[in-house]
Amino acid sequence: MGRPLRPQGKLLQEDARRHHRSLLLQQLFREGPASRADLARASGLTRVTVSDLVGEMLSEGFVSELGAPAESRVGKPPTLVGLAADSHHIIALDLSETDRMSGAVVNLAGTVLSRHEVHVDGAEGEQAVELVQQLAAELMDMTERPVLGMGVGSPGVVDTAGTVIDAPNLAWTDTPLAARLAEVFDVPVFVANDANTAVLGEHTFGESGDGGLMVIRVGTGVGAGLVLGGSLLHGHLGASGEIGHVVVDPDGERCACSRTGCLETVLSAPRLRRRTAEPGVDAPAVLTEVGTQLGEVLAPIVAALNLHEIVLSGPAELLGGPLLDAADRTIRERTMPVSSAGLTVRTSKLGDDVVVVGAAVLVLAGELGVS
Amino acid sequence: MGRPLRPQGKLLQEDARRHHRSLLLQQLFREGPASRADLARASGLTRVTVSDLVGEMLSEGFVSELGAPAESRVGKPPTLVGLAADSHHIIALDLSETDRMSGAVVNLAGTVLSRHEVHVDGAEGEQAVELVQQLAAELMDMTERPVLGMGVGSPGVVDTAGTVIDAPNLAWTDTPLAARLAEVFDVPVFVANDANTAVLGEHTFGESGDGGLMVIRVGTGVGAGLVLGGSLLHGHLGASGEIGHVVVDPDGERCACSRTGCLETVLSAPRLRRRTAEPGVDAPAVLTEVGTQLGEVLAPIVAALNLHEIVLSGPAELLGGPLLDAADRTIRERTMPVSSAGLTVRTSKLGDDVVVVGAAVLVLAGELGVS
DNA sequence: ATAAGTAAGTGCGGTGAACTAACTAATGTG
DNA sequence: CACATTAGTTAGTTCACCGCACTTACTTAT
Repeated sequence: MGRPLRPQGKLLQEDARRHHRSLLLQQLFREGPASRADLARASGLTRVTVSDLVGEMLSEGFVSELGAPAESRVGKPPTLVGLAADSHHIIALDLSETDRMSGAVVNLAGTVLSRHEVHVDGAEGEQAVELVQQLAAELMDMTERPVLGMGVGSPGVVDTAGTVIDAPNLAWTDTPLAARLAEVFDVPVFVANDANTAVLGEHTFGESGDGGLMVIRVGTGVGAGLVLGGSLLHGHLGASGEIGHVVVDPDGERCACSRTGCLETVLSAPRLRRRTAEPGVDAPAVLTEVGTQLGEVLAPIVAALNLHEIVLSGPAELLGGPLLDAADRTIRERTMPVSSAGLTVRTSKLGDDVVVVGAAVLVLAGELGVS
Repeated sequence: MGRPLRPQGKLLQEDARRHHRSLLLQQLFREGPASRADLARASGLTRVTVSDLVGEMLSEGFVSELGAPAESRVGKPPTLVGLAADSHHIIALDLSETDRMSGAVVNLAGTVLSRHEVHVDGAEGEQAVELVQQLAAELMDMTERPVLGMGVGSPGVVDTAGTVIDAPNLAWTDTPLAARLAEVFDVPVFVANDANTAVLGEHTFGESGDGGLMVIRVGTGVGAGLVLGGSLLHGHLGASGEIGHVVVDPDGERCACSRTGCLETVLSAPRLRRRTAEPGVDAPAVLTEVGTQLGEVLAPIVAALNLHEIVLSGPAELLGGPLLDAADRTIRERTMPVSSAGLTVRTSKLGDDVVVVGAAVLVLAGELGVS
């Protein structure tokens, strides 16, 4: 995916320069416009170097000069420079929903500019790849700006090179999706698991802090993504976050995976809808029960990782109330204060866009070092 | 701890050079002696640069020339250079045991050269700090070589600066242990939680692979350390790995922490000894039961992190047999194959030295970038 | 109105660490 | 014995950053 990786851990001056550019972009991205002098102070680089780097980025269009600020102080007034959010656009795709593939044109600030979607209609394997290409092509046509890259949140297990190792729903095994798309569109392509892009989206745009973050996506199934120490956790074989089939109740229902009582047998969206809609059922009680079970799964993870935030993403009407409360309570009951004191459990504010926005973050991080 | 950190993320040429030095040292450390030309090929640097770096390290004593290898091929025979394991020594301390503090002089290859220990005898607070200083001083006297640094595995929660936030056994709260020792001995000092140093020791010297590694230490209590993506996980507030007080059985025994059925109420070493020694008790059955409970705690963690290896460290006669088997089995029963396929569960081969050797790794990593 | 002070941003020469090119040295092979 | 091959060195180049000194453009004090 993206550029050819430099071999080994060799560090060139060029790398240092890219790193410093990222530092400045990151600052502009997170804190908004600033003068060159401000950037120098924030980065520790000299004003000279910052001027040079800013000049380079101006000529590439990534930043633009915004003139002097309104208030005035002593000395020469600064020239503010800011991220030129629409200098380049990003094509972001969300393949996680069962019935459709959706995508968006996103700018550098993470704002969704236009959307598009195609129906899956049972497409599988090669057909599904072609459908992705079609969706991507239509989105490419929706922007006039140069495209920085393409980010994809795909279901299933995805390796770091952007090859989908296994995605049952789309019947993909060892499908080099990033390579296929890069070949067709000739832009850097980044592919990751949908829960992983979701956690990136939440991490970058979801008002989350700096500690460990876990996003739990509840849809047809249950998946999770983790950001630890500021970067995405991939896991030994790229299968981190696969908590949907952790057994929560050995005496529970039979699961499609042949085990009994997997988390997914109680927590998936369709399953929750069915149970809470049954006549004569105490819906809050059901949600509390499921939330407790979720909390039991999460407690050991919270304790082991000393997480800062857990975010539930999915149908808010199911996840937001008693379920969230019960999960939160259970985690605190089952771990020490030192583990749970710094923990927040909440629902996502980004809604259905988490995956698509996270896919854009994949590109921002990969190409500009911003996130 | 160690050196003053450079401000911000600024990357100087100097940093690049240190990085490249580490690259070469790392290669020699892991693969043994090699010629300059070999190092150049392995690192991607040019022979010229490697020669220069090697020359520098020769003059500092970290590496030494070993002459030509036995077999001969075409061309000028290479001069092998190798890590000079005894050019510098490391003082490594293990404060995790309740009754004593132990320490060792360790060389750069991780070999324990001499040991020493002092009895705690109920020392607490400032007294305990002085005891650590005394132990360290005695170890400093046991080596003639320059001391690269001091590494300490301490019980309790330790922050990245080497301040012990909270260690009930020694009655330490916000005790700046690293700073205190650095002041007295004027060498770089690194302090980390004992479970964290243990996982570093295991990671570097325990024949473990490259994926995520978790070491579970069973002693008076239960703690864990995690290495993910090659580096130690600290957690939001430095409290990662605190799994001893995860509740495994809400109807279980009351724990000192005021909760009921914490993992420590069934898994601590004294507790296991007592239960298995009771007359008329089926010891293997007890161990299997506890192993199963441990497996239940670990399953969600394995699934979430896609770990590569779990290592149990502690009394082998208790942990090695039925307990390990039951934990292994339970994890596999309760997670998907994609999570558990790449997983190995085993006991540590480093025995009681894990913590002390890990403390040495702390110094190696901090000072030489080697691990 | 003029001078002094302050902060922003820019040429210019210097430095350190890596690079390329071209060498010498020491061996095996045809 | 010439020649290819590999190791290691010397000499000179490139690149990114730094410090210093400068200009520019503003506010504040006299």
